Amino acid sequence: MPTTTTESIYTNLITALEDRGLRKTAARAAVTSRIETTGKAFTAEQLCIDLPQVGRATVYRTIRHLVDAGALCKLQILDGAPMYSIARVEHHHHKICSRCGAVGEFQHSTVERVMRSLEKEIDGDIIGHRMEIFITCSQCIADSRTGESSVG
Amino acid sequence: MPTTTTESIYTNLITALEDRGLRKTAARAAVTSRIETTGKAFTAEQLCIDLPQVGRATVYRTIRHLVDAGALCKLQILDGAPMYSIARVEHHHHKICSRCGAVGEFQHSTVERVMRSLEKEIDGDIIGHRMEIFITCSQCIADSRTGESSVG
DNA sequence: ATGCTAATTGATATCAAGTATCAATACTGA
DNA sequence: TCAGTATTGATACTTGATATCAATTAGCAT
Repeated sequence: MPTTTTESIYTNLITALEDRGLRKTAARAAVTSRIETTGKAFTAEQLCIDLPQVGRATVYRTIRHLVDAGALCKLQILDGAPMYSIARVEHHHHKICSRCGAVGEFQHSTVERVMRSLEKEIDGDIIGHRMEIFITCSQCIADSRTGESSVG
Repeated sequence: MPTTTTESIYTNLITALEDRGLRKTAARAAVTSRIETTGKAFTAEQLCIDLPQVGRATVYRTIRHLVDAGALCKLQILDGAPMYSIARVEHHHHKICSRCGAVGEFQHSTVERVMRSLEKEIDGDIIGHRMEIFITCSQCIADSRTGESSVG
C-alpha cells in the first residue's frame, strides 16, 4: 500500500512485496532498485531493456505484484504500452506531459467533491474514478523556447 | 466531429468519414452500420467477429478514421483491448459499469471548473483532461438482487 | 456510359506486448 | 542437511494491431 514516509522508494517497494508474502530475491531487488533510480514513469519493456540480466517474465511478474500491492499505478496513456508510476499517496490523479511523457501526481479535494455531487445524478453506484490531465510541463515549455528537447 | 442532431448515428459516422475526404464504400458502410445497430461500446475485435465479410485491416482502419474524425471515443478500460464508444457531444467524460461494461457519457460543468482552478496549481500548461467514473449500473444492481446476469 | 486514376480492400505477414509452460534453481523452515 | 515450496527465465504462445501489396472499386472527366 502506498505510504508517504521517509523510507526510500526501494524499501517501500520491497516492503510492498514482502507484505504480500513474497520473497525478497535478487531479481526483485534489481527490478525495484531500477524503478527507484529511474525515478519517473516507465514501461515494462523499458525495464526489460534496462535489466537484461532479469528475465522478461520476471520483470512483468514483479510489476504485476507491485501494481496489485498498490505500490505502482498502471497508467494507460492511449496508444502504446501502459506506463507505471510509483504510487506515493493513497488516492491521487495523474498529470502527464504530452511532450516529454513525464508523469506526476496531484490531489485535489474538489475532484472528490465533484464525485459526491455526481452520485445524485448518475444512474447507479459510483465505485471509483480516474482522472488524468494532459499538460505541457514547464521544462518542455522552456525547452521549446530555446529549441531544445529533453525527452528521454 | 461529434454533433447532437436528429440524424442517425450511421449518417453521422459516414459524414464524419466523408468530411475527411474519404470515400463511401461498402466496407465502411458495413462497419458504421454495425456500430449503429450495436448501440453500445465495442472492441475492434468484436466488430471483426460481427463482420466476417469485412477484412480485419479494414475494420481497424475504419475505426481509426472515425476516432481521428472525433466521431468515436477510444477508451482504455485498463487491461484488454480498448473500447470505442460513439461521441455524441463535444466534450464529455465516461461512466463505465465495471460489472457489465456498459459505457455512458456524462458532462459536468464542475469538472471543467476544477480544471480551471487547477491551472493555477499545476506547473505547466493544461492542454486537456480525461475523466472516467466506474459504476455499478442500476441494471446490474437490479440483476444482482435477482441473481441474474445481463452481460453480453 | 466509359475509361482513367487514385483510393480502398483484404489476405497475409509481421510486429508488439504480455502470458503460459515448465525444468532448473534458490530459499526456508524443520 | 533435507524436503518442499517459491522463484526464475528461456521459450512458445496468445492477442491486438499494423505493414505490405496485388487486386478491386469509387468517383470523376469526358
